[in-house]
Amino acid sequence: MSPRRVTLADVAKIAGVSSTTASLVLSGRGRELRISDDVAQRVLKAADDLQYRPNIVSVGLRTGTTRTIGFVSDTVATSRLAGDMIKGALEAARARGVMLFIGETEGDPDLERGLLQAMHDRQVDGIILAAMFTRTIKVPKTITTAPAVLLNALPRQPSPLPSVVPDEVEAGRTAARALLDAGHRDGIHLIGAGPGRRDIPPGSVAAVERLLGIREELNAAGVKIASARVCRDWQPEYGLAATRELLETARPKALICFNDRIALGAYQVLDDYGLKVPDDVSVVSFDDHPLADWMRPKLTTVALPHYDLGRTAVDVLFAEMERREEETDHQGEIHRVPMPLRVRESISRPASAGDPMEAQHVSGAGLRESRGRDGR
Amino acid sequence: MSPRRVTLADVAKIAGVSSTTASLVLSGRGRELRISDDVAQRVLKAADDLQYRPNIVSVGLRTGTTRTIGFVSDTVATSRLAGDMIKGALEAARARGVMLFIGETEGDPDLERGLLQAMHDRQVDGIILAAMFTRTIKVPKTITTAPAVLLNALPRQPSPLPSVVPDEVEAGRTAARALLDAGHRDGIHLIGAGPGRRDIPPGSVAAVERLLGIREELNAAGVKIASARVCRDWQPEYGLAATRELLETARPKALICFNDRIALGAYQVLDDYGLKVPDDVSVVSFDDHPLADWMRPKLTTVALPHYDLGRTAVDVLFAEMERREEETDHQGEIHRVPMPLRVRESISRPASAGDPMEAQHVSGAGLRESRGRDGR
DNA sequence: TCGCATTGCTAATACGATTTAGCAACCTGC
DNA sequence: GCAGGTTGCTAAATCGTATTAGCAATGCGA
Repeated sequence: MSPRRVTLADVAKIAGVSSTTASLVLSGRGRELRISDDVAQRVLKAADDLQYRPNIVSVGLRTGTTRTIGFVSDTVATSRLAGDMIKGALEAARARGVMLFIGETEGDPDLERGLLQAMHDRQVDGIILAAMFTRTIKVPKTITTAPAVLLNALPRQPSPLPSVVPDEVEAGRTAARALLDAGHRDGIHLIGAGPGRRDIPPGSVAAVERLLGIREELNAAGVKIASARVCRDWQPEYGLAATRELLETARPKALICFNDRIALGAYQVLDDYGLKVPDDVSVVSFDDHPLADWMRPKLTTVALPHYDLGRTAVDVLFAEMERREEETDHQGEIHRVPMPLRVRESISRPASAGDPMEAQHVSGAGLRESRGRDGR
Repeated sequence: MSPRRVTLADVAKIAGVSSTTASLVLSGRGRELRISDDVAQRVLKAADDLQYRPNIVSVGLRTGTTRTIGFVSDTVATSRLAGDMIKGALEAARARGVMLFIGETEGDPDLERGLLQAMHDRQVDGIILAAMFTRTIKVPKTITTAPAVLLNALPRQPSPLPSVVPDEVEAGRTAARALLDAGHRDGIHLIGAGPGRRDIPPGSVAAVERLLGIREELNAAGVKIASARVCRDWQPEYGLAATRELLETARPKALICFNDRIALGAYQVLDDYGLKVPDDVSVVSFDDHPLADWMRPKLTTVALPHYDLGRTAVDVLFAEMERREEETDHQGEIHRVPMPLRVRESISRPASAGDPMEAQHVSGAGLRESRGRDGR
């Protein structure tokens, strides 16, 4: 490191006082320790003239507080959405004068252990253990060394660590309500999970909770799920296959797709069958992937609140650091972050509703398929 | 921080030696400073039994080396591609026992200054200054305090800092060659930039270089660019508009789209005009956005090497740290990282090539458009 | 005048590690 | 026996800061 930094000793020398006095003034304890205003002014001026900035490493060694947080995630190379979670955490951290270490486990427990150790060796003030896709995780034993928060994850076993997760149950309700509000009362099909509570891709927290919310909301309205299909992975090709299978037996009026990529696949098959979105079939989905805005018609979807998740995690971690010495045997609180509905163009009144709607939907083109020579 | 960490003093006490001796043994200098094997073994055993790990903050204060790197980016909330850059950097850093601080400037110079200061206050060993979209940047004066590297960016003014960027010129050549190799000799149109050197979106480094490579390769093959259109922003709607404008005056045989989102827009318009990809019009693009694999037919594209960019930046930063005391007036080296061609399904021989091709392309459907009531 | 309280600062210590100078004991050669 | 060299460790200093105990000077009241 060069050139040499200005130190507290430099400031003290210029101000003509001891390092102790300079430290007391600059840490705001001058008055408390009865340093005169004259001396205080001299110190403040010297520090300003020299552009003195404390060495955080030194402060950290002395105080045990480094103004850093560790952010350990299963992966950082994922969609734009997940980047928003890091962004939210970064901005909340910056607002509190704290920096973020970042590490990626790729789901490997050994890697996770190593990262946690590396962060503890650097005396992080706290740790955020994040999952880019909402899931349950095994809380590592070593994480209790410092305050910690689970982000987008729930603990598999009872744990004192607080969790911050999207409110997926309410999101399920929101998606169902969007269709109900448009007048849909039948012909509502699920693509991705359901109809039963256990008809979900293995280990998918989001599936369980979205399905729960959907079922509750439709049930409360006295509306039945016409059918549902599980997609074992929520990628476009699975949505496409499930929707094709559906269309072989039924003509849906509305689809609730369990995420936007599944909805993309559904759009493709609906077009194959000459069905128009949203005139013939309304579609609502989840996540608000950037894709949703590129599809035609643009997709109405319940957005994952990644940015707010990240921010909330930092806030909860700070609350945890402030209460650290109390109630270490309690069960960690779960903070649920709301998921807003992003209204676009993929929902209209049911085609059999009767009243012609002029403004409720805009006829548009979805993402186009080029028809090949074989007629597909 | 609780419970109390094991310290070197604890190890020394158990081993029955001074802290100095324990330190010399554990840092590998025991033999050099003539510590006996017997004593060394006692120290090593005690350290192992106690699971001693050095406090990096303490080591950092003494040595000026914290085993941390600062990664300052204009944004982290962007596509999956850019996450791969962080991922690459993380993995290279981990391989060297180094951790990454991350910070986001959002293009704000004040924010950037604050982040650099925060990282210097924490005594980072070096800094990577990254741009998520390749561009030229103004190198902040304060960054020279520690070793630094520009990632995915070039300095606006002469600077001693090395740069790591994708090899966009060669990528342009690769894209052009992909069409030439498929037999295309005419009817090649550019969507996004060109035809002249200066026909580019303002400030776009990638445009300049891709265009340069395309022009070189086509020129070397004696092939003319049939036409070109600038898109001021490389989003789907701009690709759509430019391609539609093209189709009002010409029937292209091949398109070089300057990125995948533009290609998505082009696909949509080609379908509107009843043109098949790749039977009627081959398409090649850049970036390898995940979208490329979802489009139908799947898009052949020259991939941004984000992962390798990130790794290379860490490698170059380490080289820079090792040579730090020499040649500080030199011009920073530019490291160009190759961009691989991802061959998929969007290129075939020109329709007028004569020989029927059976296996060169698979007829498939692109991302479909749902036609609305108004006939669009 | 003396004892006590207050004021305004400073020296010393601590944090946990690394680095350097130095010392006691031993050995070898003259 | 003595001088010089080697061995094998240790005490002290250092890094830069925060914290605590304490001291000299002053003022006030009995």
